[in-house]
Amino acid sequence: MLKTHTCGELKHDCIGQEVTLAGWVHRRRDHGGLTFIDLRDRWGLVQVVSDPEYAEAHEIMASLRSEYVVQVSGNVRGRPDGATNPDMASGDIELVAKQVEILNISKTPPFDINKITRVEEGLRQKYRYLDLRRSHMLKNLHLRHNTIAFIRNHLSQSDFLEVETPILFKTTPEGARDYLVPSRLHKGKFYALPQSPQQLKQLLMVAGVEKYFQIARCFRDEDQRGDRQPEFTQLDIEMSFVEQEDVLQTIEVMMTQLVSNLTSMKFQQTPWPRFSNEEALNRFGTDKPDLRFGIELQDVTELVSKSEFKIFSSAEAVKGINAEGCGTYTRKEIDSLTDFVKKYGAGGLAWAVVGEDDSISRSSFGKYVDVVTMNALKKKMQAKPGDLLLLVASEIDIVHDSLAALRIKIGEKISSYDPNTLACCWVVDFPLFNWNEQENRWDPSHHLFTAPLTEDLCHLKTDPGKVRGSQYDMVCNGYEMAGGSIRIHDSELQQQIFGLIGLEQSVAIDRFGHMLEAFEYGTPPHGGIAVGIDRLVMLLAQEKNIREVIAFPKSQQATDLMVGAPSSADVDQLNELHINVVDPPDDIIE
RNA sequence: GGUCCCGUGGUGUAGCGGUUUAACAUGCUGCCCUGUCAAGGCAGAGAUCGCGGGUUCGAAUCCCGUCGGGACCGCCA
Repeated sequence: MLKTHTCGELKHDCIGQEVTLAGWVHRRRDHGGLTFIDLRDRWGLVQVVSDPEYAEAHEIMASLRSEYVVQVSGNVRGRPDGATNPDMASGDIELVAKQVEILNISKTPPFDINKITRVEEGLRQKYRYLDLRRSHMLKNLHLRHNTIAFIRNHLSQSDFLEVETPILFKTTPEGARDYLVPSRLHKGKFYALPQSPQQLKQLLMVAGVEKYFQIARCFRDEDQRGDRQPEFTQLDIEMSFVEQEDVLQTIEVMMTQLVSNLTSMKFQQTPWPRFSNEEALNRFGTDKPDLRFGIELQDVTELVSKSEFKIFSSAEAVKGINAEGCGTYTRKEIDSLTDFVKKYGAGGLAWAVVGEDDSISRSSFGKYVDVVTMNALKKKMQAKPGDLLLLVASEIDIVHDSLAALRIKIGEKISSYDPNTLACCWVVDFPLFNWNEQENRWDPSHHLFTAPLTEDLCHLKTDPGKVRGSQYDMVCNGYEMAGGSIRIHDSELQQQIFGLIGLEQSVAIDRFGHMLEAFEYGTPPHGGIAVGIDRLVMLLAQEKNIREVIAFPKSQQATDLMVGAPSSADVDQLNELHINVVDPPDDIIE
């Protein structure tokens, strides 16, 4: 080893020892006759001081620059009185440089590594290896490691078996778009990268593994968001002989221990509250409510149904939220909220301000709605003087989408919530199917293998829309953090579901024949869940984008700015893969 | 597929039709400096304002296009 100690372990009790450190020049302070550098490695910072007595070392110290890689040997000593630094973990000691060797020099970095400054995202991604040197990124990598290590340890101790599943898998047109991998040996055929190990973990249950987990990389070729990358990591879990409650408990127990062991964050409520999908939609407009905000949607459809105001009376649903204390908003501010809800398909935003005398002082619809109705509206929405009522009238889905988003926007402004809060909940009882207008058929709302709730089985033939699945989502601070279900383990029921969603027998066998066949060989009842590791670590790190907790993330255009991927392939490679590129880019390699 | 925001020395920003020879901070280079820790002082280098076109007597500034980054809708659990 080129070092005897790390910068992080050098403490007061090392005084007097002869040590060798190695790392990067974090910062230098050159006083001419005396030079200080802060030497950085993964574990910390140590001040190195030059002593003119060691002339050679003294000279080299003066020539050091930011991010040079150096090895320093010398004596650890206590700092003189008045020269200690209480902000530094090793602030009461320093290393006297007897011998300094420059292991590697560095160009001036393209951005400051030793300061917390905002740097343009593209630059950070291009020089990710430098970005990762910055303390908060290192901290995030560390937290991610600790999170995964905790999970592995916890589940292993609970008798789960970690099993790896293939990355080269089979395309399944259902769900998200697949990443395809052309086959060299099989002309015109393709593997697909797994969107999740869903089928494989179920087959592991057929195999008798009973308790499985995997830290699994998943791939989905869809457009990016702050909480979505084309490749991401799931904690994938599957268990046999369990009921929904067992899965929920497994996760809730693990998460509770994880959070208390690794962070100083606190759950807003324990045990986690549970909502049916229906209740979540009614109260918050979404199946992933951010419970840090107390605001709830109020249904006033009935109340305004007889109103002169056509927009209200003719709408499928009219709901609103009370933006408490926002009565001071200017017309311009309210207009910008109107533009905001229009993104979600709302035609507009109806609003009313409650004045100091408890009457409506300003409103977009006051002249169309009588006083009695207006008072009922105020009462229903628990409006006080100074409040701003915001209503959307439209189709129910649009009302929910737009108000759910508006609720967050207003909540962030008016709520004071502790950033250390984790507001987790379970959302359960999702409908098993959604009616697909275009295709005129039922679509699975989760995935094909979700078991119907036993008590709803009777509706399967008569009214599929009424059937709820044994499906559950874990939601935290408004992010869908985990989702899973109890699966169908019966070949016959599975085929019935395939039929309902319009999957022809031949197609079903071609795509899922292996599942149906497997289910004929003694399949245990089973179910599971998958936790989004990137999102989880993002919340624990209190970051707003999962890029911050992924070492080498993709840009919003799904490119890697550091290595320049995707890139053209050379013609020989393409020929071998039986691929002929239509309209090839200019830089295709001949 | 769509909407919006950003692009000015290495970095982060200001300037938003003419006293701009493009400013400030930081970084960088050199010199001075023995107790600093965002060290300090002095001096200096460094940008044809992402790219292309247009409007104008005149464009970093206005318009169109394009490229790159980001936020969001659609998409995606």
